[in-house]
Amino acid sequence: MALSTQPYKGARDFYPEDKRLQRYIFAKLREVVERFGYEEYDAPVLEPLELYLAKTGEEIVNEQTYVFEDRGGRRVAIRPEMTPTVSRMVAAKRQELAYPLRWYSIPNLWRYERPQRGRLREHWQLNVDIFGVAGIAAEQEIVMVADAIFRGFGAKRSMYTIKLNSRKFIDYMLRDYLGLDATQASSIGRLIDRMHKIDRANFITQAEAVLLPSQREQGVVQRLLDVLDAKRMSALPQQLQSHPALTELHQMLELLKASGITNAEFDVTLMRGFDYYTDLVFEIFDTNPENNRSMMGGGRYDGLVGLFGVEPVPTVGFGFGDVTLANFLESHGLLPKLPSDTDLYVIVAGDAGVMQQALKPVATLREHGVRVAVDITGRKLDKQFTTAHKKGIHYALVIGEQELSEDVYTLKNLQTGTEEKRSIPRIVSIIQDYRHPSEALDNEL
RNA sequence: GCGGAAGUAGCUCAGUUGGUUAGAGCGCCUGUUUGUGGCACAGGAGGCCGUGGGUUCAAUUCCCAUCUUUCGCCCCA
Repeated sequence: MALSTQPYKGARDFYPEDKRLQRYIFAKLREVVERFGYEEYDAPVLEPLELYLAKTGEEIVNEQTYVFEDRGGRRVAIRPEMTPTVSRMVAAKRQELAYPLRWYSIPNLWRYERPQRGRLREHWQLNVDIFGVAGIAAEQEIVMVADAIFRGFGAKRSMYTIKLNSRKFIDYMLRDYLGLDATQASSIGRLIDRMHKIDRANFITQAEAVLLPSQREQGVVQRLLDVLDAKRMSALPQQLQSHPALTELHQMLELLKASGITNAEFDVTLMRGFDYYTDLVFEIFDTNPENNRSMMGGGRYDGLVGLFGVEPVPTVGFGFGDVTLANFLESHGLLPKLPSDTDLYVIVAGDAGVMQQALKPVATLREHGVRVAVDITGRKLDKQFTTAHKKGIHYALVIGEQELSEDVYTLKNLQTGTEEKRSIPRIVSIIQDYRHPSEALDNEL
Protein backbone atom coordinates (compact mmCIF):
# COMPACT_ATOMS: atom_id res chain seq x y z
CA MET A 1 0.00 0.00 0.00
CA ALA A 2 1.28 3.41 -0.95
CA LEU A 3 2.31 5.88 1.72
CA SER A 4 -0.17 8.65 2.38
CA THR A 5 0.78 12.13 1.22
CA GLN A 6 -1.45 13.74 3.83
CA PRO A 7 0.10 15.54 6.76
CA TYR A 8 -0.69 14.32 10.25
CA LYS A 9 -4.28 15.02 11.30
CA GLY A 10 -4.80 18.61 12.31
CA ALA A 11 -1.31 19.62 11.22
CA ARG A 12 -0.37 21.63 8.17
CA ASP A 13 2.16 21.48 5.38
CA PHE A 14 3.58 24.84 4.46
CA TYR A 15 4.31 24.91 0.76
CA PRO A 16 6.40 27.91 -0.29
CA GLU A 17 3.35 30.01 -1.07
CA ASP A 18 1.85 29.14 2.33
CA LYS A 19 5.12 29.90 4.03
CA ARG A 20 5.32 33.18 2.17
CA LEU A 21 1.98 34.18 3.70
CA GLN A 22 3.11 33.05 7.14
CA ARG A 23 6.33 34.99 6.83
CA TYR A 24 4.38 38.09 5.84
CA ILE A 25 2.06 37.73 8.83
CA PHE A 26 4.87 37.03 11.29
CA ALA A 27 6.96 39.91 9.97
CA LYS A 28 4.03 42.26 10.45
CA LEU A 29 3.42 40.97 13.97
CA ARG A 30 7.07 41.44 14.88
CA GLU A 31 7.15 44.89 13.36
CA VAL A 32 4.14 46.07 15.34
CA VAL A 33 5.07 44.65 18.75
CA GLU A 34 8.67 45.80 18.38
CA ARG A 35 7.36 49.31 17.77
CA PHE A 36 6.21 49.10 21.41
CA GLY A 37 9.60 47.89 22.59
CA TYR A 38 8.78 44.20 22.95
CA GLU A 39 11.66 41.74 22.66
CA GLU A 40 11.48 38.25 21.23
CA TYR A 41 12.26 35.16 23.30
CA ASP A 42 11.84 31.45 22.66
CA ALA A 43 11.87 28.17 24.56
CA PRO A 44 11.74 24.41 24.00
CA VAL A 45 8.69 22.85 22.44
CA LEU A 46 8.91 20.13 25.09
CA GLU A 47 8.18 20.77 28.75
CA PRO A 48 7.82 18.52 31.79
CA LEU A 49 4.17 17.63 32.17
CA GLU A 50 4.07 19.01 35.71
CA LEU A 51 4.36 22.52 34.33
CA TYR A 52 0.76 22.23 33.12
CA LEU A 53 -0.59 20.18 36.00
CA ALA A 54 0.27 22.87 38.50
CA LYS A 55 -1.75 25.56 36.81
CA THR A 56 -4.69 24.06 35.00
CA GLY A 57 -7.08 21.23 35.66
CA GLU A 58 -6.13 17.61 35.16
CA GLU A 59 -8.79 17.31 32.51
CA ILE A 60 -7.10 19.64 30.09
CA VAL A 61 -3.75 18.03 30.48
CA ASN A 62 -5.08 14.53 30.06
CA GLU A 63 -7.40 15.14 27.17
CA GLN A 64 -5.94 17.96 25.17
CA THR A 65 -2.21 17.82 25.60
CA TYR A 66 0.24 15.63 23.74
CA VAL A 67 2.03 13.64 26.40
CA PHE A 68 4.68 10.93 26.15
CA GLU A 69 7.23 9.25 28.31
CA ASP A 70 10.90 9.70 27.49
CA ARG A 71 13.51 6.95 27.85
CA GLY A 72 14.23 8.04 31.38
CA GLY A 73 10.59 7.57 32.37
CA ARG A 74 9.87 11.30 32.58
CA ARG A 75 6.47 12.48 31.53
CA VAL A 76 6.89 15.05 28.78
CA ALA A 77 4.35 17.37 27.14
CA ILE A 78 4.46 19.08 23.79
CA ARG A 79 3.65 22.62 24.82
CA PRO A 80 -0.05 23.44 24.39
CA GLU A 81 0.45 27.10 25.28
CA MET A 82 3.28 29.48 26.05
CA THR A 83 2.16 31.20 29.24
CA PRO A 84 3.46 28.60 31.73
CA THR A 85 6.76 28.50 29.88
CA VAL A 86 7.31 32.23 29.88
CA SER A 87 6.29 32.37 33.52
CA ARG A 88 8.89 29.70 34.25
CA MET A 89 11.54 31.69 32.41
CA VAL A 90 10.74 34.87 34.28
CA ALA A 91 10.70 33.05 37.62
CA ALA A 92 14.10 31.50 36.88
CA LYS A 93 15.69 34.94 36.56
CA ARG A 94 13.26 36.74 38.79
CA GLN A 95 15.81 38.93 40.51
CA GLU A 96 18.11 39.90 37.68
CA LEU A 97 15.69 41.02 34.99
CA ALA A 98 15.09 44.69 34.20
CA TYR A 99 11.42 45.32 34.85
CA PRO A 100 9.10 46.01 33.29
CA LEU A 101 9.73 43.19 30.83
CA ARG A 102 8.16 43.51 27.44
CA TRP A 103 8.42 40.08 25.85
CA TYR A 104 6.91 38.37 22.85
CA SER A 105 7.20 35.07 21.06
CA ILE A 106 5.55 33.22 18.17
CA PRO A 107 5.71 29.61 19.35
CA ASN A 108 4.42 26.53 17.61
CA LEU A 109 1.79 24.95 19.88
CA TRP A 110 -0.03 21.61 19.90
CA ARG A 111 -3.32 20.48 21.38
CA TYR A 112 -4.90 17.10 21.04
CA GLU A 113 -8.47 17.65 19.93
CA ARG A 114 -10.78 17.27 17.02
CA PRO A 115 -9.87 19.79 14.34
CA GLN A 116 -12.40 22.41 13.27
CA ARG A 117 -12.27 25.55 11.20
CA GLY A 118 -9.88 27.96 12.84
CA ARG A 119 -8.84 25.35 15.39
CA LEU A 120 -6.24 22.85 14.34
CA ARG A 121 -4.06 20.60 16.42
CA GLU A 122 -1.00 22.55 15.46
CA HIS A 123 -0.88 26.31 15.36
CA TRP A 124 1.36 29.27 15.91
CA GLN A 125 0.44 31.87 18.44
CA LEU A 126 1.80 35.30 19.04
CA ASN A 127 2.28 35.77 22.78
CA VAL A 128 2.76 39.28 24.10
CA ASP A 129 3.32 39.89 27.81
CA ILE A 130 4.36 42.70 30.08
CA PHE A 131 5.81 41.65 33.44
CA GLY A 132 6.25 43.80 36.52
CA VAL A 133 3.53 46.43 36.27
CA ALA A 134 0.62 46.19 38.70
CA GLY A 135 -1.39 49.20 37.55
CA ILE A 136 -3.83 49.50 34.68
CA ALA A 137 -1.25 51.26 32.53
CA ALA A 138 -0.09 47.73 31.71
CA GLU A 139 -3.56 46.65 30.65
CA GLN A 140 -3.90 49.80 28.62
CA GLU A 141 -0.65 49.17 26.79
CA ILE A 142 -1.40 45.51 26.11
CA VAL A 143 -4.78 46.34 24.61
CA MET A 144 -3.15 49.08 22.57
CA VAL A 145 -0.63 46.59 21.21
CA ALA A 146 -3.42 44.20 20.27
CA ASP A 147 -5.27 47.02 18.57
CA ALA A 148 -2.14 48.15 16.77
CA ILE A 149 -1.75 44.67 15.29
CA PHE A 150 -5.16 44.88 13.65
CA ARG A 151 -4.41 48.40 12.48
CA GLY A 152 -1.04 47.25 11.18
CA PHE A 153 -2.74 44.76 8.89
CA GLY A 154 -4.98 47.50 7.59
CA ALA A 155 -8.12 46.57 9.53
CA LYS A 156 -10.63 49.30 10.21
CA ARG A 157 -12.02 49.63 13.71
CA SER A 158 -15.44 48.71 12.38
CA MET A 159 -14.09 45.24 11.57
CA TYR A 160 -13.38 44.20 15.14
CA THR A 161 -14.60 44.85 18.67
CA ILE A 162 -12.53 44.79 21.82
CA LYS A 163 -14.52 43.42 24.74
CA LEU A 164 -13.41 43.87 28.32
CA ASN A 165 -14.43 42.36 31.60
CA SER A 166 -12.93 41.77 35.01
CA ARG A 167 -12.46 38.43 36.70
CA LYS A 168 -12.41 40.15 40.07
CA PHE A 169 -15.76 41.65 39.28
CA ILE A 170 -17.20 38.34 38.03
CA ASP A 171 -15.95 36.51 41.10
CA TYR A 172 -17.49 39.12 43.38
CA MET A 173 -20.75 39.02 41.46
CA LEU A 174 -21.04 35.22 41.57
CA ARG A 175 -19.71 34.56 45.04
CA ASP A 176 -20.72 37.58 47.12
CA TYR A 177 -23.58 39.18 45.24
CA LEU A 178 -25.33 35.94 44.24
CA GLY A 179 -23.96 33.85 47.11
CA LEU A 180 -22.72 30.88 45.07
CA ASP A 181 -20.11 28.44 46.32
CA ALA A 182 -16.92 27.78 44.37
CA THR A 183 -18.31 24.84 42.39
CA GLN A 184 -21.50 26.65 41.49
CA ALA A 185 -19.59 29.77 40.47
CA SER A 186 -17.44 27.66 38.17
CA SER A 187 -20.46 26.00 36.56
CA ILE A 188 -22.34 29.26 36.13
CA GLY A 189 -19.18 30.79 34.71
CA ARG A 190 -18.99 28.16 32.01
CA LEU A 191 -22.69 28.61 31.34
CA ILE A 192 -22.24 32.36 30.89
CA ASP A 193 -19.37 31.64 28.55
CA ARG A 194 -21.69 29.90 26.13
CA MET A 195 -24.89 31.81 26.78
CA HIS A 196 -24.86 33.40 23.33
CA LYS A 197 -25.05 29.90 21.83
CA ILE A 198 -28.19 28.78 23.62
CA ASP A 199 -31.61 30.32 23.96
CA ARG A 200 -32.83 32.03 27.08
CA ALA A 201 -35.15 29.29 28.30
CA ASN A 202 -32.34 26.79 28.00
CA PHE A 203 -30.01 29.10 29.86
CA ILE A 204 -32.48 29.45 32.70
CA THR A 205 -33.04 25.70 32.88
CA GLN A 206 -29.34 24.99 33.04
CA ALA A 207 -28.69 27.74 35.55
CA GLU A 208 -31.41 26.44 37.84
CA ALA A 209 -29.93 22.97 37.65
CA VAL A 210 -26.80 24.32 39.30
CA LEU A 211 -28.62 26.01 42.16
CA LEU A 212 -30.07 24.74 45.41
CA PRO A 213 -33.85 24.93 45.91
CA SER A 214 -33.40 27.69 48.46
CA GLN A 215 -31.34 29.72 46.00
CA ARG A 216 -33.93 29.27 43.28
CA GLU A 217 -36.61 30.52 45.67
CA GLN A 218 -34.53 33.59 46.37
CA GLY A 219 -34.61 34.47 42.67
CA VAL A 220 -30.91 34.01 42.07
CA VAL A 221 -31.45 33.22 38.39
CA GLN A 222 -33.38 36.41 37.84
CA ARG A 223 -30.75 38.43 39.66
CA LEU A 224 -28.09 36.79 37.48
CA LEU A 225 -30.04 37.65 34.34
CA ASP A 226 -30.41 41.23 35.48
CA VAL A 227 -26.64 41.46 35.65
CA LEU A 228 -26.00 39.70 32.36
CA ASP A 229 -28.58 41.79 30.52
CA ALA A 230 -26.73 44.98 31.34
CA LYS A 231 -25.25 46.34 28.15
CA ARG A 232 -23.44 49.11 29.98
CA MET A 233 -21.93 49.42 33.42
CA SER A 234 -24.52 52.00 34.36
CA ALA A 235 -27.23 49.42 33.72
CA LEU A 236 -25.85 47.10 36.38
CA PRO A 237 -27.51 46.82 39.80
CA GLN A 238 -26.43 49.65 42.07
CA GLN A 239 -24.61 47.41 44.52
CA LEU A 240 -22.29 46.15 41.79
CA GLN A 241 -21.53 49.47 40.21
CA SER A 242 -19.45 50.62 43.15
CA HIS A 243 -17.08 47.64 42.98
CA PRO A 244 -13.44 48.79 42.60
CA ALA A 245 -12.78 46.41 39.70
CA LEU A 246 -15.57 48.06 37.79
CA THR A 247 -14.20 51.50 38.50
CA GLU A 248 -10.90 50.36 37.06
CA LEU A 249 -12.61 48.98 34.00
CA HIS A 250 -14.34 52.28 33.52
CA GLN A 251 -10.99 54.06 33.72
CA MET A 252 -9.54 51.62 31.22
CA LEU A 253 -12.24 52.37 28.69
CA GLU A 254 -11.65 56.10 29.13
CA LEU A 255 -7.91 55.68 28.69
CA LEU A 256 -8.40 53.59 25.58
CA LYS A 257 -10.81 56.10 24.14
CA ALA A 258 -8.29 58.84 24.76
CA SER A 259 -5.78 56.72 22.83
CA GLY A 260 -8.13 56.61 19.87
CA ILE A 261 -9.47 53.12 20.54
CA THR A 262 -13.17 53.70 20.08
CA ASN A 263 -14.21 50.10 19.51
CA ALA A 264 -13.66 48.84 23.06
CA GLU A 265 -16.60 48.04 25.30
CA PHE A 266 -17.55 46.43 28.57
CA ASP A 267 -19.11 42.97 28.23
CA VAL A 268 -20.29 41.38 31.42
CA THR A 269 -20.69 37.98 29.71
CA LEU A 270 -17.05 37.74 28.69
CA MET A 271 -15.54 34.89 30.71
CA ARG A 272 -12.37 33.77 28.96
CA GLY A 273 -12.08 30.34 30.52
CA PHE A 274 -11.67 29.77 34.18
CA ASP A 275 -7.98 29.33 34.73
CA TYR A 276 -5.25 31.74 35.70
CA TYR A 277 -6.69 35.17 35.06
CA THR A 278 -6.91 37.33 38.15
CA ASP A 279 -8.35 40.64 37.00
CA LEU A 280 -8.96 42.23 33.63
CA VAL A 281 -9.76 39.92 30.73
CA PHE A 282 -10.33 40.96 27.14
CA GLU A 283 -11.11 39.41 23.80
CA ILE A 284 -11.29 40.77 20.29
CA PHE A 285 -14.18 39.68 18.11
CA ASP A 286 -14.65 39.82 14.39
CA THR A 287 -17.67 42.03 13.67
CA ASN A 288 -18.38 40.09 10.47
CA PRO A 289 -21.57 38.20 11.38
CA GLU A 290 -20.40 35.16 9.44
CA ASN A 291 -17.28 34.84 11.57
CA ASN A 292 -18.56 36.18 14.86
CA ARG A 293 -16.02 34.44 16.99
CA SER A 294 -13.32 35.42 19.39
CA MET A 295 -10.07 35.83 17.54
CA MET A 296 -7.71 36.47 20.39
CA GLY A 297 -7.73 37.27 24.05
CA GLY A 298 -5.76 37.86 27.17
CA GLY A 299 -5.75 39.50 30.52
CA ARG A 300 -3.97 39.88 33.80
CA TYR A 301 -2.51 36.85 35.52
CA ASP A 302 -0.61 37.92 38.60
CA GLY A 303 -0.25 34.50 40.16
CA LEU A 304 1.67 32.36 37.71
CA VAL A 305 5.27 33.41 38.24
CA GLY A 306 4.79 32.94 41.99
CA LEU A 307 3.97 29.25 41.46
CA PHE A 308 7.68 28.68 40.91
CA GLY A 309 8.48 29.60 44.49
CA VAL A 310 9.59 33.16 43.94
CA GLU A 311 7.93 36.47 44.72
CA PRO A 312 4.98 36.92 42.34
CA VAL A 313 5.32 39.23 39.37
CA PRO A 314 2.25 41.10 38.13
CA THR A 315 1.65 40.23 34.48
CA VAL A 316 -0.65 41.16 31.63
CA GLY A 317 -0.57 39.46 28.26
CA PHE A 318 -2.43 37.99 25.33
CA GLY A 319 -2.19 35.22 22.78
CA PHE A 320 -3.17 35.49 19.14
CA GLY A 321 -3.40 32.39 16.94
CA ASP A 322 -2.20 32.52 13.37
CA VAL A 323 -5.15 30.56 11.98
CA THR A 324 -7.82 32.87 13.33
CA LEU A 325 -5.78 35.87 12.27
CA ALA A 326 -5.39 34.56 8.73
CA ASN A 327 -9.12 33.79 8.55
CA PHE A 328 -9.91 37.32 9.67
CA LEU A 329 -7.55 38.92 7.17
CA GLU A 330 -8.84 36.79 4.34
CA SER A 331 -12.52 37.38 5.04
CA HIS A 332 -11.95 41.13 5.15
CA GLY A 333 -9.82 41.22 2.04
CA LEU A 334 -6.75 42.35 3.95
CA LEU A 335 -4.27 39.91 2.46
CA PRO A 336 -2.08 41.54 -0.15
CA LYS A 337 -0.83 39.66 -3.16
CA LEU A 338 2.57 38.50 -2.07
CA PRO A 339 5.28 38.45 -4.71
CA SER A 340 8.08 35.94 -4.59
CA ASP A 341 11.00 36.65 -2.30
CA THR A 342 13.20 36.10 -5.32
CA ASP A 343 13.81 39.41 -7.10
CA LEU A 344 15.11 38.19 -10.43
CA TYR A 345 14.78 35.13 -12.61
CA VAL A 346 17.63 34.82 -15.06
CA ILE A 347 16.62 33.51 -18.44
CA VAL A 348 19.53 32.06 -20.32
CA ALA A 349 19.38 32.58 -24.07
CA GLY A 350 22.05 30.21 -25.29
CA ASP A 351 23.90 27.00 -24.64
CA ALA A 352 25.76 25.74 -21.59
CA GLY A 353 28.72 27.99 -22.38
CA VAL A 354 26.51 31.07 -22.32
CA MET A 355 25.04 29.94 -19.02
CA GLN A 356 28.50 29.64 -17.47
CA GLN A 357 29.38 33.14 -18.64
CA ALA A 358 26.08 34.45 -17.31
CA LEU A 359 27.05 33.35 -13.82
CA LYS A 360 29.58 36.17 -13.61
CA PRO A 361 27.17 39.13 -13.78
CA VAL A 362 24.78 37.05 -11.64
CA ALA A 363 27.48 36.78 -8.95
CA THR A 364 27.84 40.56 -8.99
CA LEU A 365 24.12 40.99 -8.49
CA ARG A 366 24.17 38.58 -5.58
CA GLU A 367 27.09 40.39 -3.97
CA HIS A 368 24.91 43.46 -3.96
CA GLY A 369 22.11 41.63 -2.23
CA VAL A 370 19.88 40.92 -5.21
CA ARG A 371 18.16 37.57 -4.89
CA VAL A 372 18.66 35.81 -8.18
CA ALA A 373 17.56 32.41 -9.43
CA VAL A 374 19.10 31.19 -12.67
CA ASP A 375 17.23 28.94 -15.05
CA ILE A 376 19.72 26.15 -15.53
CA THR A 377 17.51 23.85 -17.55
CA GLY A 378 18.57 24.91 -21.04
CA ARG A 379 14.93 25.06 -22.12
CA LYS A 380 13.44 27.31 -24.73
CA LEU A 381 12.90 30.90 -23.65
CA ASP A 382 9.13 30.67 -23.51
CA LYS A 383 9.36 27.84 -20.98
CA GLN A 384 11.77 29.85 -18.89
CA PHE A 385 9.47 32.86 -18.94
CA THR A 386 6.49 30.74 -18.01
CA THR A 387 8.38 29.37 -15.03
CA ALA A 388 9.37 32.86 -13.86
CA HIS A 389 5.80 34.05 -14.13
CA LYS A 390 4.41 31.00 -12.36
CA LYS A 391 6.80 31.46 -9.48
CA GLY A 392 5.52 34.99 -9.03
CA ILE A 393 8.92 36.56 -9.56
CA HIS A 394 8.68 40.23 -10.40
CA TYR A 395 11.60 40.63 -12.79
CA ALA A 396 13.16 38.46 -15.48
CA LEU A 397 16.65 39.11 -16.76
CA VAL A 398 17.55 37.77 -20.18
CA ILE A 399 21.23 36.94 -20.62
CA GLY A 400 22.51 35.84 -24.04
CA GLU A 401 25.59 36.34 -26.14
CA GLN A 402 24.44 39.79 -27.19
CA GLU A 403 24.04 40.97 -23.59
CA LEU A 404 27.30 39.42 -22.44
CA SER A 405 29.33 41.14 -25.15
CA GLU A 406 27.78 44.55 -24.41
CA ASP A 407 27.60 44.01 -20.62
CA VAL A 408 24.06 45.35 -20.61
CA TYR A 409 21.20 42.99 -19.92
CA THR A 410 17.56 42.76 -20.83
CA LEU A 411 15.49 43.44 -17.74
CA LYS A 412 11.82 42.61 -18.08
CA ASN A 413 9.15 43.58 -15.59
CA LEU A 414 6.86 40.58 -15.64
CA GLN A 415 3.96 42.52 -14.14
CA THR A 416 3.88 45.26 -16.71
CA GLY A 417 5.56 43.44 -19.57
CA THR A 418 7.95 46.30 -20.22
CA GLU A 419 11.51 45.49 -21.11
CA GLU A 420 14.70 47.55 -21.20
CA LYS A 421 18.44 47.06 -21.42
CA ARG A 422 20.28 47.94 -18.23
CA SER A 423 23.77 47.74 -16.75
CA ILE A 424 24.37 45.65 -13.64
CA PRO A 425 24.69 48.66 -11.26
CA ARG A 426 21.45 50.07 -12.66
CA ILE A 427 19.70 46.75 -12.16
CA VAL A 428 20.87 46.65 -8.55
CA SER A 429 19.32 50.04 -7.83
CA ILE A 430 16.11 49.18 -9.67
CA ILE A 431 15.73 46.06 -7.54
CA GLN A 432 16.47 47.99 -4.36
CA ASP A 433 13.81 50.56 -5.22
CA TYR A 434 11.36 47.82 -6.03
CA ARG A 435 11.95 46.07 -2.74
CA HIS A 436 11.85 49.15 -0.53
CA PRO A 437 9.76 51.79 -2.26
CA SER A 438 8.90 53.54 1.02
CA GLU A 439 12.55 53.82 2.02
CA ALA A 440 13.38 55.39 -1.28
CA LEU A 441 10.73 58.00 -0.59
CA ASP A 442 11.89 58.54 2.98
CA ASN A 443 15.41 59.20 1.81
CA GLU A 444 14.17 62.03 -0.33
CA LEU A 445 12.52 63.77 2.59
C1' G B 1 -14.82 11.99 23.44
C1' C B 2 -20.37 12.51 21.17
C1' G B 3 -23.78 13.56 16.85
C1' G B 4 -24.78 15.23 11.52
C1' A B 5 -22.73 15.80 6.35
C1' A B 6 -19.16 14.67 2.61
C1' G B 7 -14.97 11.84 0.02
C1' U B 8 -15.22 10.62 -8.24
C1' A B 9 -8.70 13.70 -12.50
C1' G B 10 -3.82 18.26 -9.52
C1' C B 11 -8.41 21.76 -8.14
C1' U B 12 -13.97 22.72 -8.22
C1' C B 13 -17.66 19.40 -9.20
C1' A B 14 -21.27 16.41 -12.62
C1' G B 15 -22.71 11.24 -13.28
C1' U B 16 -23.94 5.96 -12.78
C1' U B 17 -32.50 4.05 -10.64
C1' G B 18 -26.21 -1.82 -9.62
C1' G B 19 -24.40 -3.54 -16.09
C1' U B 20 -19.41 -3.23 -20.85
C1' U B 21 -15.06 2.30 -23.11
C1' A B 22 -16.56 7.40 -15.87
C1' G B 23 -17.32 13.25 -17.84
C1' A B 24 -16.94 18.96 -17.73
C1' G B 25 -14.47 23.56 -16.45
C1' C B 26 -9.94 25.21 -14.70
C1' G B 27 -4.91 23.52 -14.19
C1' C B 28 -0.82 20.48 -16.33
C1' C B 29 2.15 18.69 -20.84
C1' U B 30 3.21 19.24 -26.34
C1' G B 31 2.79 22.15 -30.67
C1' U B 32 1.23 26.76 -33.64
C1' U B 33 9.08 30.32 -37.65
C1' U B 34 14.27 27.39 -31.81
C1' G B 35 15.53 35.61 -28.14
C1' U B 36 10.06 36.37 -24.70
C1' G B 37 5.32 34.34 -20.19
C1' G B 38 -0.20 35.94 -19.50
C1' C B 39 -4.32 35.62 -24.70
C1' A B 40 -6.06 32.39 -28.78
C1' C B 41 -6.13 27.76 -31.56
C1' A B 42 -4.93 22.40 -32.06
C1' G B 43 -3.56 18.00 -29.73
C1' G B 44 -2.26 15.05 -25.30
C1' A B 45 -1.39 12.94 -20.45
C1' G B 46 -3.75 12.09 -16.02
C1' G B 47 -9.00 8.30 -12.11
C1' C B 48 -8.40 0.77 -8.48
C1' C B 49 -14.82 6.61 -8.06
C1' G B 50 -10.69 7.54 -0.08
C1' U B 51 -9.28 2.40 2.05
C1' G B 52 -10.77 -2.61 3.68
C1' G B 53 -14.63 -6.08 3.95
C1' G B 54 -19.81 -7.81 2.84
C1' U B 55 -24.28 -8.66 -0.42
C1' U B 56 -24.70 -9.83 -5.82
C1' C B 57 -23.88 -13.22 -11.97
C1' A B 58 -22.02 -8.08 -11.65
C1' A B 59 -20.40 -2.65 -6.86
C1' U B 60 -17.74 3.71 -8.23
C1' U B 61 -23.29 2.96 -7.16
C1' C B 62 -26.34 -0.95 -1.85
C1' C B 63 -24.61 -2.47 3.47
C1' C B 64 -20.72 -2.46 7.45
C1' A B 65 -16.12 -0.86 9.24
C1' U B 66 -12.11 2.44 8.89
C1' C B 67 -9.36 6.87 7.49
C1' U B 68 -9.70 11.95 6.02
C1' U B 69 -12.35 16.54 5.56
C1' U B 70 -16.29 19.55 7.36
C1' C B 71 -20.50 21.49 10.69
C1' G B 72 -22.27 21.29 15.65
C1' C B 73 -21.60 19.51 20.97
C1' C B 74 -17.81 19.08 24.79
C1' C B 75 -13.55 22.01 25.69
C1' C B 76 -11.04 26.26 24.85
C1' A B 77 -4.52 27.70 26.42
